[in-house]
Amino acid sequence: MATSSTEISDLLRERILSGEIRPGERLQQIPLSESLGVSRTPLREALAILTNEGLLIYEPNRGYTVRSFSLDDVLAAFDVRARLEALACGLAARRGLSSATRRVLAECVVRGDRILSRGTLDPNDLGPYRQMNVEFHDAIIQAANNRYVTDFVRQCHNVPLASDRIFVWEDYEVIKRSHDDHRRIAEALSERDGERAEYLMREHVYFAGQVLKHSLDQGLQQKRAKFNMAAVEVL
Amino acid sequence: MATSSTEISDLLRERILSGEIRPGERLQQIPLSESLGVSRTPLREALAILTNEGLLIYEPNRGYTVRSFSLDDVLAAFDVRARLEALACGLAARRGLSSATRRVLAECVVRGDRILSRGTLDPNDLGPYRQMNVEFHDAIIQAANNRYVTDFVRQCHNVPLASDRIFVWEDYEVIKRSHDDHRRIAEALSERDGERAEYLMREHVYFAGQVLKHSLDQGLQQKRAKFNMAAVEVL
DNA sequence: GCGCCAGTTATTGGATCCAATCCAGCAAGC
DNA sequence: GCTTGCTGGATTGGATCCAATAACTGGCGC
Repeated sequence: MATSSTEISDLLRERILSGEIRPGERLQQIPLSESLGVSRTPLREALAILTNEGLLIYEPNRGYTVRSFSLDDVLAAFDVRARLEALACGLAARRGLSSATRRVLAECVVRGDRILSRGTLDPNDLGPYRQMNVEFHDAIIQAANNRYVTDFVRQCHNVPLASDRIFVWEDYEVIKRSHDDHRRIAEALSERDGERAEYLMREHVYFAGQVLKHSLDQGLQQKRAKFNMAAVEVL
Repeated sequence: MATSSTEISDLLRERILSGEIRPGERLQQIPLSESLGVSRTPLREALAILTNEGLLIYEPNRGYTVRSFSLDDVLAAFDVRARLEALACGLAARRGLSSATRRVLAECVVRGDRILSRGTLDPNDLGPYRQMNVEFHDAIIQAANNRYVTDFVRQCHNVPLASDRIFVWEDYEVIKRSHDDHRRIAEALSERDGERAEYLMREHVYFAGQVLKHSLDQGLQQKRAKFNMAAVEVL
């Protein structure tokens, strides 16, 4: 059971991003505090934090509601992530990779290769691929050692949908292209070619955003159901 | 007198950024709430927000202290701002400037020209120049219409020092170069040359960071005293 | 029948209260 | 003399209480 305000905000954030708590939903303090088993005081601190993060909307004397994200919001986050993760590549290349980071990246490439080696994609493969993807990006961001990059990229994932970086890429070709990007990025980084790594990463993330956009443009309804995109309001 | 939690956090943020409350200082809830004329409950919400923003450090059962920023932290913020404001230029160029934005930028150029026309710089000119500088950058960021850019750039200014974008540039040549950048950026934007505007803005902000770095490297003590850089811990 | 007004209820906002934790100072033992 | 353990004070953390504001319902008038 959550007790401190940060634990409460972490829990609520998760529920919002997962779609368990839906956009537009009102968060009433008393019922919520009872269901969480805490009093209103720490809950209110948590709500203030989430509002500050942009996940909730606050109106004085009217309370908190879950914010709705438009497709434009989501794409805006991808634009920013593309630049920030590119910067991360540049910084990481300039600093030089630690052997640990180098190892993680190499491992990620191998894991991806293995998953994609059959030439088709099982639904069961999505989870492991997703995990690998997260580790790959996180390793680079960590290597950049820039507090603001780390923070802001995390905040970019505080948009429903973006938190699961891959789950609209059910297409084998799309994932393959993405993984090829990874390979090239890892290569450029280990050669300390910051410029190239930057360029590749920027396009890599931007591409993901475009795929998402097109996925949503066509066949919206099915995907909503399939991937529980409850938390995204598409205009 | 501040009453709501956001007003309290705004007030405290200002005091921290201005150096009135110094880094490392402990913020005790009871004395602080008394001096602010509010009770501890809204104050605690405000402290939670500021902690989430990275301005305070929180340790359970030990309370809140003002975070110390290293020179590296400040430079990290400049790196990020350089990329984000460059992105803003790209987005603004793609969208096309509104006539209002165009007018603001043109006006900023004229105001800067006037300030710099004498070939020297009065201490009295710093205030107006600073104001103009802020308006210039804000106009572009607004024109970009990307929620995350807006938010994150603001957060980048939540680093003591960076909140006053100019005040180490007491040098005429430095300000002149900066203003020439502005002119070229405005030009590129009105021609919808996003690429060029991006490049120029990135270098413009990066340059500011470098100037700051060098200013601090040499003659640190005097500047600390002169500009009340209390809130920055330089390592 | 529809809309406006008033009283009631529910919810938020701020203050206070009590328990739990931490820190400082002191004392006793090694 | 130094370290270690205890105790009292202070501070934080969570719960509760009361006031203020807003939404809701019912009644009244048009």
